[in-house]
Amino acid sequence: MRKLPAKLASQLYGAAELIAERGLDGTKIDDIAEVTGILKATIYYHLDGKNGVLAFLLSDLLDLIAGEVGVAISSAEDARTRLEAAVAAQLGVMVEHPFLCRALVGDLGRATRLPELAVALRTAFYEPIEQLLSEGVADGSLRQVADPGAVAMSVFGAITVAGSAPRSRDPQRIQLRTRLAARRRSAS
Amino acid sequence: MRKLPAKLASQLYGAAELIAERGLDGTKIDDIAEVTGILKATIYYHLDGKNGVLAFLLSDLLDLIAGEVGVAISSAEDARTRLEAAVAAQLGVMVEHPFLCRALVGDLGRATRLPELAVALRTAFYEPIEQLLSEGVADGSLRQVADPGAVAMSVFGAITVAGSAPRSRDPQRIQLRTRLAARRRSAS
DNA sequence: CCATAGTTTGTACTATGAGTACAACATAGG
DNA sequence: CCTATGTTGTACTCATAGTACAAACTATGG
Repeated sequence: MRKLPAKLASQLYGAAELIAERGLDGTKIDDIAEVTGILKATIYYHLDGKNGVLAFLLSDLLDLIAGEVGVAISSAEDARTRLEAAVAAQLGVMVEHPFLCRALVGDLGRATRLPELAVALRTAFYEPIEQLLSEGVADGSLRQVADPGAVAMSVFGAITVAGSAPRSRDPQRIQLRTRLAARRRSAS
Repeated sequence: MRKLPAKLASQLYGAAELIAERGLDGTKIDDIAEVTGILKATIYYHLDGKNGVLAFLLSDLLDLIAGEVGVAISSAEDARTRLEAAVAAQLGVMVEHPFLCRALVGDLGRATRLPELAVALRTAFYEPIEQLLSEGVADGSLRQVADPGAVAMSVFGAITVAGSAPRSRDPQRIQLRTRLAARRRSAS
């Protein structure tokens, strides 16, 4: 199931817009077959149904993000700067793949319920952020927060929801820069 | 469809956990009937199917949030302070209703595709934030941002995703305070 | 106390769409 | 040329969302 031939893979991307628009459940497997030009039987030969289609598309997206983030955080800058770079990388990939991004946000519950995607989400989003948060405390470039996990989730939410906005201007032309939120949480 | 009797309404809330856990599509209408103790036929008598159930539950949540936010933003403080209060109010309601919050986030795509919910989301989340953002520029308590809509979406994403985290500690005992993100976006 | 409108129940039904089965066909690599 | 692997088409099954409807129940105002 993992070694989907390149041709089919590229055809499958044709389903992203459909899924983004209608949600996975509003999208019939026959529609996917029709719009991608892949026969239903072929889809089922390679993938595990609709969930498999979603998992395939989003795995790819998340791998891409994980890669870009990996590059962004491996510079020699201080943690705060790298954190900004990581977020910019995440946002950048989302903006370049608006349909996949919207599919992810719109079916986030389902995505997190698919084990492969849950792991990929952690790798691409949560782990690097939490990592940098703690490095930032160590090198003094970021202040300590009470609940780094919650901060990482907030950042993830902010990026994905904002990144999935329908965009009027040409996405290629928008350069995004972020100044990072200081977000504190205290228990009483 | 709008005047659901109080007893049924309260029973229906019993379905929130199920929907939060499995997503609306992983939840059979017969399961909802069973767990709430309402007969399927009765559900269909009042509501428009599964979507109707979700719409009812989330409408209630969003109305509650809209109310709390309304209180929070009507003080005499400067816009920045009221913005913090508004976000705290949104987060507070989410934390008090973890299942509904998770249902919302997990089925966000579907929620935004239901017209009533799309409107309620705007009213409870986007509009007050955008409003305060612009008032903050006017009274000098907040700096201008290039795309207030995107900021509002980021805030929404951060709140809902963070608010829907499974929480180990007793939610009642967690006091949340936020210092607001300065988030800038520039077009090249 | 009755009539009536609105609500609830139970059951049996239809319709849709996900997923399966499978046989025939295609194609590439050894 | 033989065999693995992949592709096609078609014809199923099966689960479940939603509908139909008649009978029973309930509240309310006349």
